[in-house]
Amino acid sequence: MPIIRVALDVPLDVLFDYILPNAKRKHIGARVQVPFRRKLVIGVIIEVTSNSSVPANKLKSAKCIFSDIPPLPKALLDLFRFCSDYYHSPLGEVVMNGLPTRLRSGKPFMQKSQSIFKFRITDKGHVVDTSSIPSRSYLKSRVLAYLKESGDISVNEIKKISPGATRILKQFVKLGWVEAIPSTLPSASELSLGPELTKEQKIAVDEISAESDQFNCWLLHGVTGSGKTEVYLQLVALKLLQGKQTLVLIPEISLTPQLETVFHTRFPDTSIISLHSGLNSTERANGWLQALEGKAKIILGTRLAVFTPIPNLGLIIVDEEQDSSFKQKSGLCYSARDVAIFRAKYTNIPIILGSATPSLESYFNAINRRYRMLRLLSRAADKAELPNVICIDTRVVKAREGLSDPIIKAIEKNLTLNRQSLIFINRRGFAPVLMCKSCAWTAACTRCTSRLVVHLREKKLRCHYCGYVEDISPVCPKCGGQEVAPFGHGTQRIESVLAEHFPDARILRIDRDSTRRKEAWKEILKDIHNQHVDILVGTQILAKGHNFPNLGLVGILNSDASLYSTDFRAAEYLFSQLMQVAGRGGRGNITGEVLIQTKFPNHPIYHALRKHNYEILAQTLLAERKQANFPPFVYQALLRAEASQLDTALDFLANAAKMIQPTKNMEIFDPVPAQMSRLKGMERAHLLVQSYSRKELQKFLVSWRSKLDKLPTRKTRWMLDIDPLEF
DNA sequence: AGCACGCCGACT
DNA sequence: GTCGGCGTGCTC
Repeated sequence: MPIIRVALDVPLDVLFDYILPNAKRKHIGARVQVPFRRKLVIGVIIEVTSNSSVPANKLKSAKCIFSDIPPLPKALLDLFRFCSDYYHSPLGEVVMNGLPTRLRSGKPFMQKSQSIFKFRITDKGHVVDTSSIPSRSYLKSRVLAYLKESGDISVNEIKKISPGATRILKQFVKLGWVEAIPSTLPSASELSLGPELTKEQKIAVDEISAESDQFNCWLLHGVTGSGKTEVYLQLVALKLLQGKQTLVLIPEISLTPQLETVFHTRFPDTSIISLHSGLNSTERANGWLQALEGKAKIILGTRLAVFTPIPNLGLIIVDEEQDSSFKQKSGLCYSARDVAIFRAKYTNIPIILGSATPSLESYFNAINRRYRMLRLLSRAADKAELPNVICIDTRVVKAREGLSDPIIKAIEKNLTLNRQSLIFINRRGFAPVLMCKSCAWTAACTRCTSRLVVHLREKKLRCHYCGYVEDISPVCPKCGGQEVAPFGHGTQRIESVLAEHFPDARILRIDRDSTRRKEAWKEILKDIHNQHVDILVGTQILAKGHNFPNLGLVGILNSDASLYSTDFRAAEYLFSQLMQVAGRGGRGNITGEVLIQTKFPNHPIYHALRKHNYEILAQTLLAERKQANFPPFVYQALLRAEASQLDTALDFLANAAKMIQPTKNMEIFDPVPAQMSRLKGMERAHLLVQSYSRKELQKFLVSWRSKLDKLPTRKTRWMLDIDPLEF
């Protein structure tokens, strides 16, 4: 009797056996509907066998196999297996996490036949007189005229005329005026477009091309504006010529449409799909399927896209590889960058990690020759120069209302020059603290270990972690004092201070509060580019991707805050962020100026920023990490526990620690409360384990995990976080 | 995870 | 007498 072993979305490290009379090996990877408990659920067939260790009377029969889409390819199942092993998560959870939601439902998926054909006008169509079309069908005549002129055109081109043009095209096909022709591989000449490469870009492209058919992890270290994207495009073109697909992973921000446009413009006839959180489940499933069927040649997406089935994968690109959004922080705690590296190795294809400020892990691997380093150290645009970075020592030059004189002067200068200024302060709201001047009480969140942030315009206090909101009380709830006042500076406060200083300037605040509305970003970017804004005040939302060609000044306030942090990665993150903000300016023919207000102008971070030298800082930070025995010199895993009482979580961790037999290869730390010990009403704690050897750590985790499964949970939720980024 | 079974306190 | 609290255990 054929038995199928099915992966189900339950947190149990087992597969479930079901009877399926006509099961064949070809069904491996197919979705099935099976009875589980008193419900019908969806799972994926992992194995087909003839015997089961489950007693025959307990075996149930599978209800049905889905044949709406092809089964998941073996390579994808192997990728899931790797993740399950490496992240110590049940295979079922990993598989179902990687599947688009739409395919996890019990409804069969009807594929929208989004063909990637080209269209050509027929002889019959040619003789149709455009003027015979009624004038109210203006679009019809336009499409027809366009077809008559242009010869073969792709769906993308047609969409450019008007979104409704595809419908008209379908009518034309029915009338026999137009015929669909299968798309052919792009020609070399079509793909050799693009600007002339700089010397550095050419070296990068040549080196990767020379070994484009085998695994190599390339670290492309390119300063902002050095043209990493152009290197990507050239290599994608190479892969298109070979008929191969490319996976491009990007951070989780609103940059997807931008990069999509770049790719579409460069490869107008190529099917490009993008997979990001803005899509609904049907759109996502559609794109996913296009990739699986090999139709989509370029797959652009956020971390989840690393689990897209791509049968003809030839290249993986991870842009901004240092970005922490590649790491999933809840559920399955995977790093899409690391999974991508495994995938490239497994597929034996090149992977490019691109960054202006590589993660220390990647940089360390590069200098140890595990990765291959390629450098783009000069800016690609002819006249563009790196901005001039100056620190303002706020121990000497006092800042009034958060802004020092040199910054005010610099804004003034840029106003008269008709150039834009950007003031970066990574704190939204009016002030980070509401404090009583007589008893030093501060407003805190009851559900989180955090201060409530003052939002003066709405007259509210908000928790930025859980979203809790309350009214600002004019009286101190502790001592009854009347002198309750906002303390410190956020974007709103800086905005109003600037408005007082420069009453005639057009000031625009950009943070999550001001961009929440759906189309807000688009309008804001338009205003900036049309020079309708003089001064931009904003958070890190400003740091990524967008270029502001007329930017003469970048002012950075209050960046020291994270230097006090206990997170050993704080300096690395801050540097990366400041590099990105500083890189917003000076892209046109203006040499930008960057002013940083700091109490520690001698900190290595600021030295490196002034010199635009990532590597000196990386070496310094690596030396510190080595001395302190931090990653990348050790490999870590965190057992996280969450309960309504802190002691409950700590007790669980203590019990978990008791099961460990000490070995010389493993270092086990004491259970401690998490950095933010209370979050959304839950108390959190963790237990760190680490080893010099990744293999030893893995070996240890396998045995520990199986023991943890048997430990009584007692109101505690726990999970393992491998290669944790937050503590 | 969810969901049933099960064994002890305050209610029509 | 029962309604319901959440502790324990199982899911092919």
